[in-house]
Amino acid sequence: MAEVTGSTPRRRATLADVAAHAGVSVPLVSIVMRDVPGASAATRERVRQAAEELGYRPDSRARLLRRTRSRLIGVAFGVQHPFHGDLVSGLYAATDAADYELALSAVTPGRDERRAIASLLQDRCEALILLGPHSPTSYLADLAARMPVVVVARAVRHRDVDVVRTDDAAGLHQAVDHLVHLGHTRIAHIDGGRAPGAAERRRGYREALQRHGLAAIQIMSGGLTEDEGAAAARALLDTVPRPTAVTVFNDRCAIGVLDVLRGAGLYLPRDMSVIGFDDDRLARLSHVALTTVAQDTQQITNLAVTRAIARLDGTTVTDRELIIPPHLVVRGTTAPPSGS
Amino acid sequence: MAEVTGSTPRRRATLADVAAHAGVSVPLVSIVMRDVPGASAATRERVRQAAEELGYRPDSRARLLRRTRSRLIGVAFGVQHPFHGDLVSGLYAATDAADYELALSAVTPGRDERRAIASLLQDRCEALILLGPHSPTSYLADLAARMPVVVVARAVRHRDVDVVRTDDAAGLHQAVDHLVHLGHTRIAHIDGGRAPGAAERRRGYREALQRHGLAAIQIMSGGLTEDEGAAAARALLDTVPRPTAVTVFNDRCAIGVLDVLRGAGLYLPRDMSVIGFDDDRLARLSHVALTTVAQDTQQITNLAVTRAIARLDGTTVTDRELIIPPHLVVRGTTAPPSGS
DNA sequence: TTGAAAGCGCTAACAA
DNA sequence: TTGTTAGCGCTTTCAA
Repeated sequence: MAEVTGSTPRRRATLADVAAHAGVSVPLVSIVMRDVPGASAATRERVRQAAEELGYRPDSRARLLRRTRSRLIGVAFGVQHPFHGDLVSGLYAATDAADYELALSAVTPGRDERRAIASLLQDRCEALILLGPHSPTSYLADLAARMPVVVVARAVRHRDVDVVRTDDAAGLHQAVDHLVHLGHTRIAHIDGGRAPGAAERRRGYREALQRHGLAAIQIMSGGLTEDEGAAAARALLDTVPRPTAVTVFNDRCAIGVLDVLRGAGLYLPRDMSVIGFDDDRLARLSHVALTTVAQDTQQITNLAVTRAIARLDGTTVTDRELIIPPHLVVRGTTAPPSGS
Repeated sequence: MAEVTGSTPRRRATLADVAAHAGVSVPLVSIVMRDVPGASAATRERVRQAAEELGYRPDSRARLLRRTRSRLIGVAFGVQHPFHGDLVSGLYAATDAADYELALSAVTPGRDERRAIASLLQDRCEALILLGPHSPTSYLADLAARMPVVVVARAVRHRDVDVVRTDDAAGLHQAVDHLVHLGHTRIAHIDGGRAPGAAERRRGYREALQRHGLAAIQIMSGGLTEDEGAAAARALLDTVPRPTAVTVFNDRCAIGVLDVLRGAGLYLPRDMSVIGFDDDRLARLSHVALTTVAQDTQQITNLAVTRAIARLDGTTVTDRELIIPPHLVVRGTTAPPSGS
């Protein structure tokens, strides 16, 4: 806290400054600052003191330049996407524990994925963790040829690219099982088009219905946003016979669905059961209370980091794709159908 | 795209490699890669070619280490906060235009603001832009003594700390004006407690009512979340005489208000007008259509970056605090009172 | 345990 | 226009 501000020039203190101030050599200060063996307790104390007095802070650029290993993992994430926020939190925790650093690069409306990744490459990241990337597989494969690449929350079919993702199909199996158990037989699905995971969720829905011997498969075009959910819900209302339950691609979309259904005078969950996916902050709100499929973000982020590090260490891994089971969170938008 | 993978060792190509390959000196390659004057067109072409063939990428660490200026601006943001996402997008655009780079550091549940800032300092950022920071003014002042610090979306009273924020009071003036113009005379305000901006918004509400000669000032305890808004709305319904309009601290809180009012059988906006603040993604949804006060994120981010750079350039600035006027976005939750 | 010397990849200052 | 020399702040030899 106490930093020299008066006499000292505004320039940051360097190792050399600390060394001079403590009356030792530069490498010795380096040893102390890194907490590695090779200095006596007395020296350690003296150097610590000097560093404190000068307000010394290591220069990570220089450090990284000199070290062979950067111990830096690059993360590209969508700044608009609330779920990515949760993942980033988990990634920080996981890298901390493993003594690695994280470099963040955001994908924004004006900054595409390639730019985000390019900046990570310039920063000498040793491995890349990409959250729900949209880049073509060929591009990801090019990257993976040069360095470990772990894709999170998207399926990628390429032998060099590691994948950690939720078992989307299993999530829909759980959702449908829950509905069937409540007594529903006419269950629709509002899908996410070409969004990551949408195909798997669609498949899970279809399989689960078939498994229960339900023939009335009804997949409606939806999307990722509330407005797309609202549009899908309007179409749903016109369906004859009207389903008594619906699984929705994600929570945001489900919010739009809920709103239109309520606006149309339906009393929920009596008149219609709705299940989302993601366990968004929004889903948890008491007045929304959306039943949803929760992804295990902690597990996902831990495995993503572990996998990246394993690749860096040259550990041979057998399963390129790590598929994490989700779990159903039952709240207030599901109930037996009104007829039963 | 075409990278040498076979004969070349997996080590990244350096300037020296490119220089050797092109048959020129290292600094010349540096000149070409940086696109600065000092090389003939022919050489430029040859160097470019060599760099391409070797898949050369500049090492930003080394670059930053050597340069006196890092041209790096550090940003600390809350990864959970949707509004920060918008701001980060804007900051990228603004730094791009000014030929600076952004270093991102997230504040997460497990990583506090001090850690986030510490990592930015290690990265040799020249200036700091802090989004809605929670640190005490004393800490911000300590930082500001060492480098330019621009605080966004929070008021900080210290001569060394620059501030860019929305004119919260003006936002409420606009909201109240709109309601009065529609014919409302009983207007309540649901406040945000001690959240950043809440005091200013409360003040704006009070001033505006007084300006219109309306005596019935009614400030109700609310908060930042939907649930707190819902609670406040229940209290509002019990008020006698019941107001015909309400301004709410922010959009999230307003969403909770809307939900309770509708649930109580009120028909909106006929029975009650509601105005939020922030122009959240949620407010824009066609089925919510919340009339709200929008913050000018583009202006805010541009000014934050401009100000940081001005400080770095040593330009003398007169106004430490930049207060940006918001603007009212009229949507579907406001209408004349039902009696009129 | 300590210090001297070298060099990570790059850019800045200067000389040719 | 081009090359030479030096050095950013740090870590890594290696020798004392």
